[in-house]
Amino acid sequence: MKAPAELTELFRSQGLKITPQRVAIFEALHGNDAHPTADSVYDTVAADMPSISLRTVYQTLNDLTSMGELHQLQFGVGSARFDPNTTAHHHAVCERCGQVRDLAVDFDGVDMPRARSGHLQGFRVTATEVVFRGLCQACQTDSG
Amino acid sequence: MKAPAELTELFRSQGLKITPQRVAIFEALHGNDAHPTADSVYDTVAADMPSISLRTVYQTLNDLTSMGELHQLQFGVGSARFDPNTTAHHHAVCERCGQVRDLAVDFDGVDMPRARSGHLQGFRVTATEVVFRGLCQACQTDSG
DNA sequence: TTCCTGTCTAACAACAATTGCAAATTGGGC
DNA sequence: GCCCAATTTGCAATTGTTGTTAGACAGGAA
Repeated sequence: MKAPAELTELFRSQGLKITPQRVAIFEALHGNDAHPTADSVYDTVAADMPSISLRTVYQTLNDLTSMGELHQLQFGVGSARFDPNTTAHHHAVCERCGQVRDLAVDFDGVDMPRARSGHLQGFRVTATEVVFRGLCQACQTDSG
Repeated sequence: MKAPAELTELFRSQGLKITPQRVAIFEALHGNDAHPTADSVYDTVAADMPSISLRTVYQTLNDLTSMGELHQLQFGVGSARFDPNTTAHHHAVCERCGQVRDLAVDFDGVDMPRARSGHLQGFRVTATEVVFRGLCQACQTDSG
């Protein structure tokens, strides 16, 4: 995701308005690697701007997603998570606490999307997602 | 997933009852590689047993899932999908029509879960899922 | 600065997927 | 066939998200 100032520019260049709500959301996301849900973004922003509505947060997150500035992730449990890191990487999801950790994308030099492309039989791949499920270190010792 | 007869045995051995509803659901799933949703399983079963409730379908799908006979998949759009194929494989999801195709799991001999395990820093991986997103052959020609 | 217009926000209703609950029903050991 | 715990049903509740709309506001023009 671009920095708040650049996003401001981007929005303006598309004829969209710069509102305090949007700026607050840009700032809450910038450099955030916690893979927040819409609700936790709302909590963060609402701390300083209690009048903001969850609806506005969803709206802006969706706008950013369709501009490609944000990736929406869905790990099958709970709500959608948003990831400002749009570079290629994958995720490790803790089944116990729900924490999501970023992982480097390099699997010993194997280019995932193209690997065994023969098996994709005519399917045109535009994105590849890898999710590792298991237990984070804290939860291993916790539950052991 | 085991065959209906074996599932009957399995359920019975766990003190669970064999009801016509359950048997019908076993049969609807057996050999089904369409990755059906709860609702489409319901439709299938309800064709022959109109009195069955969607609630019962959910219940049984969840039971089968917690016995490990079924895998629940969530591709981030629409409802959960259920997969009676519990052997290692991954999925190609068409972004346009929603169709899900099974893919062989072998990526040129790379053992995904262990690859670059150094990057998983203490995270204990129990399952690895790979999702390829894109367009199936039909949708490529359709939209072109 | 002020006005104007189209966009945005907030509040609330609607919605889809799934689960909780309680009452009625039923499988299967006796 | 009886009985009881397990199951099914129907419906309400819940969760996460989106639709709607009236009023508020950003930002260009005068």
